[in-house]
Amino acid sequence: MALEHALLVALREQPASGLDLAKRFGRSIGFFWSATHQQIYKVLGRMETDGWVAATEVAQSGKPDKKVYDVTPAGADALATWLAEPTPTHALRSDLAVKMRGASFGDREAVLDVVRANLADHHVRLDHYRQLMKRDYPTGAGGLAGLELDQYLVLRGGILTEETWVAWLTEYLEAHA
Amino acid sequence: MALEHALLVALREQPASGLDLAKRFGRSIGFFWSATHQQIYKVLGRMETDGWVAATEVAQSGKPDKKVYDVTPAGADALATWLAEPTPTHALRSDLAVKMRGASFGDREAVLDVVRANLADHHVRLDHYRQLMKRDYPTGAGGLAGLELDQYLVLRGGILTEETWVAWLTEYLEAHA
DNA sequence: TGGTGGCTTGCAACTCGTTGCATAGGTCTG
DNA sequence: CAGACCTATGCAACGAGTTGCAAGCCACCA
Repeated sequence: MALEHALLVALREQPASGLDLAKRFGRSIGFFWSATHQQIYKVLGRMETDGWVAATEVAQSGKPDKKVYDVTPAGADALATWLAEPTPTHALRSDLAVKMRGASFGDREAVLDVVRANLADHHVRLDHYRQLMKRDYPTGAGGLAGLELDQYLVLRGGILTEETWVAWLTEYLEAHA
Repeated sequence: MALEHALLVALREQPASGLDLAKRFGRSIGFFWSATHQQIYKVLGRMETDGWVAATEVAQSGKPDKKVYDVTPAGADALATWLAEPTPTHALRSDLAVKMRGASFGDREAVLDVVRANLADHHVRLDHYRQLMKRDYPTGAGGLAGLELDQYLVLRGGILTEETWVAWLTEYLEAHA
């Protein structure tokens, strides 16, 4: 399972509370990996039991206290071990692909509407990624290294992925025009 | 959930037994949607209880009998209803993306090896898809319609997706060369 | 005849993730 | 002060998917 390790990566980048992480997963990171706060709390609890992360109570002005988690040496070891393991290559698992393939068993025009709605979604995401790219890397990848370079490259992956979705869904709609 | 509906689409294309479906999901369809035979049997059983599919015992020569499932009118209705529903757009959920982003917290060269292995995988899949394309649609999309056109377009999606993976991972490796 | 191996169906236990709800502290406003 | 709303943490129940195993049927071969 990878949510544990996704959280370790996020916490190594910046220690945070459960809700902070949920917000981050709902924003920049969340386009690549989504998780609800319930799931995050559950996993953080298990990781704390396992000694992978440690929490500090932090008082806030005007808000309830929060527990800020940081990665322990044991957690860093576990992350390093996982990073070096091979990962299987998964299939698409896309509901939309199933609908596109099965469109002739239902209302074709309704499926095309579903495709159009998803295409609009992917356009929004693509725009969002491109804005992030312009804001955070206005000069391109030149001179980047280490964590910054990796963050840039993953954002590049998001852009390539969204461009592919846009191209595919557009091709589908045009073929059925 | 979509495995039920993926099975309905597969059975509308061609009635089949549980193991037949598992084989299909391990081959052409399976590059877009994977499922083990255990999961398929479980879902088929539930769908039979719900009256979405009906089974016929079929004797085979030299092999045990098998239960061939076909979609009932109620199942066809359920499929048509689902096809017209909007589907949320999901995030990537890629272990590999997490590893690429977190590479600086572990052994960078080990992560690059993982990326290389996945890149090789995606090359294999891409070749496989292109062979399917050449075999099944030697003249391109011209003249296709209905189910055949949809099958062609989903295969196109597989090719576009794999090309994107190849491009992305290649870019990652070159940036870290 | 007995063993091996493939095909077919299935159960059981477990993990992962989602959904809905609960609790508690704090601010703001009527 | 009461009520609405936000932040923050968490529990419980459920559904989906994976892994490991079992069992019956059949063919083939020593």
